[in-house]
Amino acid sequence: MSLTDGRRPGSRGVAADHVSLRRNNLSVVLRHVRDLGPRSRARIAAETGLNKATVSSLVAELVDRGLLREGSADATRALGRPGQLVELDGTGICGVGAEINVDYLAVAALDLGGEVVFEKRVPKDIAHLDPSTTLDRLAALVSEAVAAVESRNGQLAGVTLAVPGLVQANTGELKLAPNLGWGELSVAQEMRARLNDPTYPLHVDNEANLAALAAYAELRRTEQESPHDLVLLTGAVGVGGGVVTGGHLLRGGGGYSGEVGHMPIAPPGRTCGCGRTGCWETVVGLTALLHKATDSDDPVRDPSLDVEQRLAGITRRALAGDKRTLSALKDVGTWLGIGGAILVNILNPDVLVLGGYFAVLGPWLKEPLEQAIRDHVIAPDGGGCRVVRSELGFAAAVRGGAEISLDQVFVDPTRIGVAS
Amino acid sequence: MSLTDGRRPGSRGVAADHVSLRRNNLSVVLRHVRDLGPRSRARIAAETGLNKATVSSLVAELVDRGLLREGSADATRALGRPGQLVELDGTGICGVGAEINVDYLAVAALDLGGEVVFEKRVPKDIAHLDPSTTLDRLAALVSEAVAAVESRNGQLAGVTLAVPGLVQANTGELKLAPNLGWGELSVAQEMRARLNDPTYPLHVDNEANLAALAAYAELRRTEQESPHDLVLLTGAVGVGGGVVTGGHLLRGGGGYSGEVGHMPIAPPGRTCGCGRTGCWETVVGLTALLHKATDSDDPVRDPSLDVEQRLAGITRRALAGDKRTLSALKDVGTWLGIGGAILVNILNPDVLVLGGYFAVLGPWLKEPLEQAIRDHVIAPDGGGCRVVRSELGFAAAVRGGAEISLDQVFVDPTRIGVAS
DNA sequence: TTAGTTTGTTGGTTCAACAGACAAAGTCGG
DNA sequence: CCGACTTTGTCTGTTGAACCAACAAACTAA
Repeated sequence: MSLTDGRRPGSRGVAADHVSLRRNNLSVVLRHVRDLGPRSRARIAAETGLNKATVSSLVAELVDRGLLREGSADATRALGRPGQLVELDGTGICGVGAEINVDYLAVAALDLGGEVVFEKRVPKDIAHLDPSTTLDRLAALVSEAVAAVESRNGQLAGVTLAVPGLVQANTGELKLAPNLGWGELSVAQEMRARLNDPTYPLHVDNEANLAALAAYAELRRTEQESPHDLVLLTGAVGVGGGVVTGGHLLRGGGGYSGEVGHMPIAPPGRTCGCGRTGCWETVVGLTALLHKATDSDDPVRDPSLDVEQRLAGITRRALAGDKRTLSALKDVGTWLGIGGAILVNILNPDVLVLGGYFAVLGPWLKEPLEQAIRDHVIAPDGGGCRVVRSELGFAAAVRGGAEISLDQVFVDPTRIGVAS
Repeated sequence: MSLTDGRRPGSRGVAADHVSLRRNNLSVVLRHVRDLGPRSRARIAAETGLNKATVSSLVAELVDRGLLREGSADATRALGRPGQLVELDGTGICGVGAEINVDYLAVAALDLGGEVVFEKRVPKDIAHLDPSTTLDRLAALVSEAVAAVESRNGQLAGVTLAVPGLVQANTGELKLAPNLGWGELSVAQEMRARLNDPTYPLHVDNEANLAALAAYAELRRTEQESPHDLVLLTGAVGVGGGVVTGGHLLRGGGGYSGEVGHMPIAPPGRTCGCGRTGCWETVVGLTALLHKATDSDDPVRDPSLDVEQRLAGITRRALAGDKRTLSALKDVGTWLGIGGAILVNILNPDVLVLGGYFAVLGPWLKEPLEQAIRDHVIAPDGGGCRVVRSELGFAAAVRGGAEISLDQVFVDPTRIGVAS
């Protein structure tokens, strides 16, 4: 029970005063209720190690700020005076996530409890559109979401944009997005201009990173024990990876981590979007699957149609037992497992989450994938790594963007103003 | 400037009280002096944001505990009253690291300032010795180091053992060490018994993890800006990897991270120590190099001789321009780069450190390695990743073991008793 | 009805950081 | 050499947040 527990010995840490002490404990109580559900003040005190009186004071402040609310009396306990349940009051505060991808734009707004307040996806062939027009459209979508939040009298915690490319999250600058055909571009600056210098925080991050965060948040909600380490693989035209360790995104020194799609492990064959050959995504990307499973005039290859509809076509054929489709899926699944085994050997995650089209076609990919992991991971039983399909599908990155904005509120609840 | 800055939004965090507040600030001041060198109280206050009076109080307590000492007057400043320099008082507290490897046992003791107090390495063909005898020998070595620390009236912060295999750091249990030929074994328990249930903390960790930590500590000392993310590759009979992010070891869910030696990326050829083919270490491990560069009766292949002497033989031949040796080195360097590129694509480290035999033969490996990274990493200029040779050679893991024990003191200075 | 149990609040205490005043110890200009 | 100025480090009192103990409230069980 100490501030320094869990502190990284290498990082120098930050001087603390009474204000930060209070902030820390507000955060502890708020996240305790988020993760473990409604409970009485006395129980929070017992579970966190804080004093009963302190918890009462902290809860009062969090209620004032609109982050917690008093619920019904606790009916479960038998003996003694029943406690007043305290629960998350999510409705007032919202986070917004938006996404640019190869064949669609999307936006979502979540409230503090993770409920979807607004969601929209627009199929669009972005690779054949210029960046400026695309950003105009995206800004319009974001404005819609912000308006939806404001119409509910919600406070906006922040907006985060997901881009499938090399992004420096701290500056919001895009370095390279091969599958969009975009080069260096200050996405954050461009979007701020289009949104008239908004007062809320606006951030930009890698699409797979945000999808990984969304998967992590989902598991935190649905399972009692949240995983320590998680890897997400998101399959689209390109293949992205996101790594969460101890609830924290692994970003790397320059912010360019998780570029698993370009691991040089495939035999030289088709040229990758980045111009190289041998990249992993040339054998597991959506394009690779389509080339293996279909002819060039097949409508499921048409990028102007919605991905989900195109994938539904593949699913139909697989369900019908089409030999060529099944063989292509098995092939992709095995390659997915070889790259997956590399990741598991390096990172030893508790969970490997399949996102994007990998999730949609998971029923056929999972078995060869798991076999390859068992075969190629040195740790017995794949190091205990579970493979799961993401429930969020192509909405993962926008959810993650909303989630990361909301996370700031949980880290520092004093960001949200007191109702005077 | 807050306790919550740098906190991971996912991890629930820990309730804080006055004691932990104090502990946090003691740690901040101590690490500030360690990382930035001797300085006056007023300067510490200005740089950390703490109040002058608070810093005086914190420094007084740290001096009482024998962690800091008052130095000479600050001669550099021109105007005003000169400050009294406060500096790290490392001499009293020591950490011990010990290592089992395929062809040697080693031990080292460092004081708080990172100075080597005791160091010893014993060449030994461990793979042909049974675990029990090996642990007996290691315990004897550790006892020597502990005795050396005690003879200097030093306090022992802890002992950490390095093992080249799958180790669960929290329990100290070894799951598998293919290159030693060891299976499941509670190394921590076995060693505690052999050391008569010592009162100091005894931990066990993966050899490459500790080597990575040592490299990180070394860079923190020698460079003004310590790297955020670091990957170390240690070449011996096997190949290990260690990852440090933000001063923190990446351990993975089960503690089995960094097993880069078994990434399935090589063409099927020689069988790996783990029984598979296609493992990376079958093309970059020491054995692979020796097979490429030498005949089977060559004395540099004799595992009963000291590795460093055997490597000196290779170095001589390379310096003399021996074609076969140079070609083997180039080959290994290129394969090293292909695996390195995978790691850089996934993790985007600021620094890639070559340890073990990779460091010794670095002059010949570095160029093809860097070329392969430039070729295969998607981020421009390899994501800004520098490749450096470790200065610590085969002593890296023992240094890291000592270092990790000492780190606990920096995280919580109240562990070290007050001189009443 | 009474004893026992648990909850949440209240008033007072403790502890650590902070703020401002101040003596100490130096520089600089005349 | 002296006074003005600057900086350091300590001292005194204040503030704020967590803690502790006592207690009323609300309920169960016998």
